[in-house]
Amino acid sequence: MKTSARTGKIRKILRARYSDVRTQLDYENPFELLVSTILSAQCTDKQVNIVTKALFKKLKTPYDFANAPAEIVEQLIRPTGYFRNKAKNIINCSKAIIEKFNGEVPASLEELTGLPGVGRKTANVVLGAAFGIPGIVVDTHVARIAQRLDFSDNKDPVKIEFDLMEIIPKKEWNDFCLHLIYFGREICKSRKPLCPDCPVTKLCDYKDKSFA
DNA sequence: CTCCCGATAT
DNA sequence: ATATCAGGAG
Repeated sequence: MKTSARTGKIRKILRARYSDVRTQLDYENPFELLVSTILSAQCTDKQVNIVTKALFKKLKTPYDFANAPAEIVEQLIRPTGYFRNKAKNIINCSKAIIEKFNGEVPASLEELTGLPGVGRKTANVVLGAAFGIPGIVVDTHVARIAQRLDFSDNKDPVKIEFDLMEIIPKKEWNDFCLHLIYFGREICKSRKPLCPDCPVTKLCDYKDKSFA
């Protein structure tokens, strides 16, 4: 099971293949990153970036969002899906940031997850990219690949997060998750994983034999 | 567990 | 037609 040597080999291969990883979300400041990450739920980063380009021209600060009518925000973010929930969360989130944190995005996991619409995944993305604070980001790709590569037996994202925290050095938490995400988009895809092209296939027991 | 939900790939 | 995309709340 989680042999440390095998984990090290996989980390090294992915690190070499995906050098210089970074979030694909476009943002100018921590608040924009927070909004973009909320919008990224069940949506591609590409689609989020299309929407936020126009969105952030009209609404920039927590004060702008807190005072904006829900219908306006809904229309601006509609193409990302879940637009009613997301609009409500972003507006309430903005109000909370103003009231509790003087208009500044807080830089701790506890404070971030206390905001409406912000779970551990979103919080860890913001902590890592905006504040340089290490965190394991368990999104759909990380959860899927953690199981395929046998990094975790759990299906619960929070348990996967803690399993990975034990296996991966803290300094590499953020980059490691980004490596898995890049890897998940390119090779270890949910639907049709490209096992024949996979750089870590020899270290992996998961084999998808249904590729066309 | 269900609900939220549009855009794109297969 | 169905599955999936940097999930979170009730």
